[in-house]
Amino acid sequence: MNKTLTIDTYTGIETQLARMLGALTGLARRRLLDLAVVIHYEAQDNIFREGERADFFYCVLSGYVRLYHPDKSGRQADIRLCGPGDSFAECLLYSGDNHRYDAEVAETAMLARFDMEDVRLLARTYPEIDRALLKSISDRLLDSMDLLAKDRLYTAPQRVANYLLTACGEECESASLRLPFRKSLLAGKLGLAPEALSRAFSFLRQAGVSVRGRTIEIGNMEALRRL
Amino acid sequence: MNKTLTIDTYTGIETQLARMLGALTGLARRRLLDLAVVIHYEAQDNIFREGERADFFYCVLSGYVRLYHPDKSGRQADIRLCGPGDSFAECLLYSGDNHRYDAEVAETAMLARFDMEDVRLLARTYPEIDRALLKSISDRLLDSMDLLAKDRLYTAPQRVANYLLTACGEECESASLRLPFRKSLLAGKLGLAPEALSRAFSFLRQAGVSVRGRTIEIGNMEALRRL
DNA sequence: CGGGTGCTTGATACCGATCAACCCACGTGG
DNA sequence: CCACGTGGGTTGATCGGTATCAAGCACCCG
Repeated sequence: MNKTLTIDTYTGIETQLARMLGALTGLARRRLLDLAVVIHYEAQDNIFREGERADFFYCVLSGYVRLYHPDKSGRQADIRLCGPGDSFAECLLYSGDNHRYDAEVAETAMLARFDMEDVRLLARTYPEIDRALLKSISDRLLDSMDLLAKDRLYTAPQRVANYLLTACGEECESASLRLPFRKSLLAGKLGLAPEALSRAFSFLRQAGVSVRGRTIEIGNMEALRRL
Repeated sequence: MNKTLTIDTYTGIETQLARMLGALTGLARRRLLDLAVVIHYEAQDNIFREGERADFFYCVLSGYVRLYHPDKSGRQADIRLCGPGDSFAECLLYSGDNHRYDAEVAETAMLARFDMEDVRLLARTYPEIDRALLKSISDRLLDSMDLLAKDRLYTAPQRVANYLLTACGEECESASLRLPFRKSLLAGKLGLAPEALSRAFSFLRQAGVSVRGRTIEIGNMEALRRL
């Protein structure tokens, strides 16, 4: 696990970080990137646990990271699934001192790690960094509220339909897409047990959705939109 | 509805805004406060709807505001219940252009309204304003993720027990508290139908919780903590 | 006293979690 | 090349929890 690399050994890092970097340019961008430490993780690796001191935040360059909250009896509720371009734990930069959930690698991943103290200092010189973070965190808050509403409103097939629609752009009339991760991860992301996802898919067959392995064919978008 | 007042007509406004103002002091604090417009709303008043252009964000000075997301069939999922000291829609300051949910007054309320454009401009001069917002929004994101996890993990009685514990400080062994709003609002906040809340309360009788109107007596905190 | 509102209680239906069995694809080693 | 084990996925049976609908109850206020 965690083979540490310097920033230059991973090309294309800026593209992956685009969402967090926001509109940052020039020196602010450069110096923030200089703080990044790229780390390689294997599946199942733990990144941090609830209650641990939060010294870093992270951006996913490749692979997937699962954020979840375990209850005392061992059951886990997934909070978020972070893929390439997503960042997590940045909300602790000016907030709490320790993590509020667990983070573990779902699929072999490359992460950029930022030392919070360093970023805080840097932001004193370049206030646009705070502004970029503000935008990134705001987006995540909006997503999170949306997710909450969807959880409370929609049934399993509706959530899956919803996911399929947003996953393939809403536009065209039929499409075929490939899941970037295991189905059980999707189930967690949607707040479902794996069995429930499976049943939802078979229910959606009647709406023209066919699934084989990780590839999903959507025959009739309109049917999905009707939920 | 919306009788507009100048900032000076409502004393104690600074105390109510403390959470959003954060550690702001001196001129930054003063000039931000100068931007606030205090507005009075009656229960059921609509503040904004999903899709409308977002020009302002708000802080609750008194009363309660309900944020919710309606689906096409008219059902509503509550996203958040904002009480005195809470602010909402600030997440749109640097993010989207229009609102993502509906906001309506649950109990007669006094709100401080801020013009986003003005705040953005002011933050250019006083970067600590962005930092205060960052902290405020970060806290809300953490809350929101926590809520999501609780929704997915806990049953109705557990959520109610949880609410009671946090509502009265977790410390003492027995307590009595008074709900600051209607029970149906609490139900929505906890993601329950009103009937389910009622049943949860009657279930909790066996754990020493007795309810009469808005007053709740907790006989045995330890029993609640055991869930 | 009559009507409204908020809350409770009961009956029912639905949805999804859980448990268990099975299937299939794949990789490994004899 | 086949036997076996493993991990991810599906399917079925069951159960528990909560929404929903409907009726009844308590309180407030005219």
